[in-house]
Amino acid sequence: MATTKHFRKRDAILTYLQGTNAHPSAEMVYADLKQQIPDLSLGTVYRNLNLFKEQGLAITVGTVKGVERFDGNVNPHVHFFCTDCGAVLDLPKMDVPQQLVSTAAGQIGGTVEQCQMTFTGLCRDCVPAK
Amino acid sequence: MATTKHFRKRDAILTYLQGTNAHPSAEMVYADLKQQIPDLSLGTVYRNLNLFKEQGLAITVGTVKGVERFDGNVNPHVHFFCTDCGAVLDLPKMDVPQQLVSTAAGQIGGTVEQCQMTFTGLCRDCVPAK
DNA sequence: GTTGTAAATAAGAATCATTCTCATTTAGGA
DNA sequence: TCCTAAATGAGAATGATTCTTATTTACAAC
Repeated sequence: MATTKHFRKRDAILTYLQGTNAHPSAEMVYADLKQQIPDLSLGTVYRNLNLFKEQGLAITVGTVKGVERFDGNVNPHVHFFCTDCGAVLDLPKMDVPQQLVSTAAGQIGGTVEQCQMTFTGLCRDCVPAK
Repeated sequence: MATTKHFRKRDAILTYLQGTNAHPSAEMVYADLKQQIPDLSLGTVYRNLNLFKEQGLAITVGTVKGVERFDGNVNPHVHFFCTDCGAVLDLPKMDVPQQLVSTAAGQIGGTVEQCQMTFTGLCRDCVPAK
């Protein structure tokens, strides 16, 4: 039995992150979880999100308006950033061509650990009405 | 008043950005240009880099260690971030599949303005010696 | 040349996301 | 119960970026 107690905030943060597709910022995670866990601290959210990154349980998908966004889905996939509302969406039907990864590694001559593909623009809700 | 535009720091910043492939941060631009233009101010560098972004003359390629990196090459191309030394490299031999851009736009239902493809890992110089 | 003025800038203050410090709490074993 | 290492809360510190304001510049009209 590794971890089971109520007070394990780390588990709550990971569960939350894995259960959302909102690609939240640390502040978003904090604001939502704070309602269930009133004595949660923002520092704990940051600390654990960074820990998850080190452990390979989470990634950062980039920054939107200066704020870093996290993702509990560590499989390579494609993202869309809305520059207006700040939404980060998955593009699940698009694959990152795996061949590109090995090509990249060859060109760099180093190690390639992650591949991100990101589109930027206006989402459906933010496009000016016609 | 015969001489003109000694004082055009904006031009110097743009020329610098277009003449480097280092994908510099604002601080890097400032540090380098400061040697030729001693009275350059860091605020001016930030202000103009953001202006170039609005004008489509530059893009940000992402953040490395919390610092935003700029690129005067606005054509879609692929980047590699070294998580150790912080270098940002071009992968010029790799193309961003244009078909993916239209596929993305269709899935999003909005407008797609930019496409970034980024690899992360250790560059040749930062890979531990064998 | 002088004046007017709008854009560009320098300098430094302000902002704000993120990290750090440290005292306290907790879990779980001895 | 006692001990120890990990986890946390609270708030201070850091640092990149933005903002404010007074000054400077270019340029046009006079």
